[in-house]
Amino acid sequence: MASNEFQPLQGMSDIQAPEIHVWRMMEERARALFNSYGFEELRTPVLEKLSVFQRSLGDTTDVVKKEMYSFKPSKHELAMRPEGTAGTIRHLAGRGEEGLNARVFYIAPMFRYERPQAGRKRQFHQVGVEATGEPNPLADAECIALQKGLLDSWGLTGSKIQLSTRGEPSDRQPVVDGLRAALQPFENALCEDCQRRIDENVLRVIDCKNESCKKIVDQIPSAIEFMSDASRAYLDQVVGALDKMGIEVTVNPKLIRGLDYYVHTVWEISHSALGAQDALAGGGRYEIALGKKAVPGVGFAVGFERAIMALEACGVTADQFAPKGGVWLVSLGEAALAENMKLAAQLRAKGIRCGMELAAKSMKAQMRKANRVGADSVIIRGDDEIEKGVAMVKDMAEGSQKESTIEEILRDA
RNA sequence: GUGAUUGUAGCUCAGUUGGUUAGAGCGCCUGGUUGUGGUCCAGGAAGUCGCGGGUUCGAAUCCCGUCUUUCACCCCA
Repeated sequence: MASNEFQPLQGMSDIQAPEIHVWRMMEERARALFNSYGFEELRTPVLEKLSVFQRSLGDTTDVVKKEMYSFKPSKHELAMRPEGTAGTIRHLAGRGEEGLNARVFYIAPMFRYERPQAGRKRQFHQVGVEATGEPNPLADAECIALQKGLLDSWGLTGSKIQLSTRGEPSDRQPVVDGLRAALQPFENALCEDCQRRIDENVLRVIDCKNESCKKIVDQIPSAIEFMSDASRAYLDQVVGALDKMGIEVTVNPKLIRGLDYYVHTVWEISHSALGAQDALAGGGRYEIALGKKAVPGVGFAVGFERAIMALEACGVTADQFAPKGGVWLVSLGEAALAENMKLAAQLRAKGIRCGMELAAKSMKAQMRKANRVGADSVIIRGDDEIEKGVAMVKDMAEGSQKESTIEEILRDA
């Protein structure tokens, strides 16, 4: 058990072998998939001006209001990014015309000061994409398809996609007014939080987990019904396009996504293996105004920590991706040790995974090590072999071994 | 931020109402005739009992504080 001084901060963790192998698998497959869709990688700084997040996520949202790591080292108040979209759009907005029609992805750590639990870290990691461009239901559908493809590429099964719409910006007020009016008669029956939410953030009443609130919400019209015909048609087109691609989604008007920048399509992907924190990915269409420029786009993010939990439930575990195979060199005597150092370098130069014991250990110990690292073959050299310029090559699976010259070994490697 | 919860060898965990040198399994190390792994057998190393304080003749065990884990709320990926 590590004592305190060796522990990372609360809610942060060191990611090491063997877990790291599933992380790398996910990253590699994500990069390959994004490449096939024509997305370029973008790495933005962890630190941004606080205003980047305030203006895009909304300065009344919990993420901005109470969960940010922010500080003021000089003139500007800074914050560590709590999500990837704001910084990405900050960057794209600066690229002018081409930034308004860009396809980028990121794989990066994010920071939120929350009470940690499994699948909710203070430093957590997301893979996400942003595709900027005017609202287009096909772009939204393609984004969801890409996200689904990403989960598939990892072997993540059993997730559910829930879809809804925020409508156009001009729908906001009618929705808020409509919901307030509809909830008015039930106000006293709502939970304490919801009575407050009616005025502060009426959308939050819709996804309240309180049973009696749920019953009331079931009786009133959904938010979508207060939106314009155009907004509803947009949603229908997204659903239609997804259906053509064979992607199953559930339209859930009660799905609420908190960040202010969302317009039109919003969605969330959940997995039953995750408990109450069951959302492992989300996404939506947005319009983010930075300065005079409003950047429209659509994007998604997937949380690594949560996706990994879901993957474990699917039987996808880190040790399946641990590096194995290669060659292990066994040295008997000082001369062999020196010669094997040279041979190892030659094999490694050919890209072969190659290991050896650098201390004088018994053959038994060296063989055990070879077995443990999963070597396919072992090359054994002692004084006799060095003198003759040969080595014993043992196949670990079969247990057979034969003598080869070093030239042969290097040639066949 | 609210209310709970966890912490004993590298890992998973035992440890009875406070009582000698804190245990197990797995892993690790060393042997089991000369230079041969995975199975088996024998032996061995390894623990500030999260940390700090207190109560007591005596604390892994009781009390307080603190850090950390997990769970729910909240929020979100």
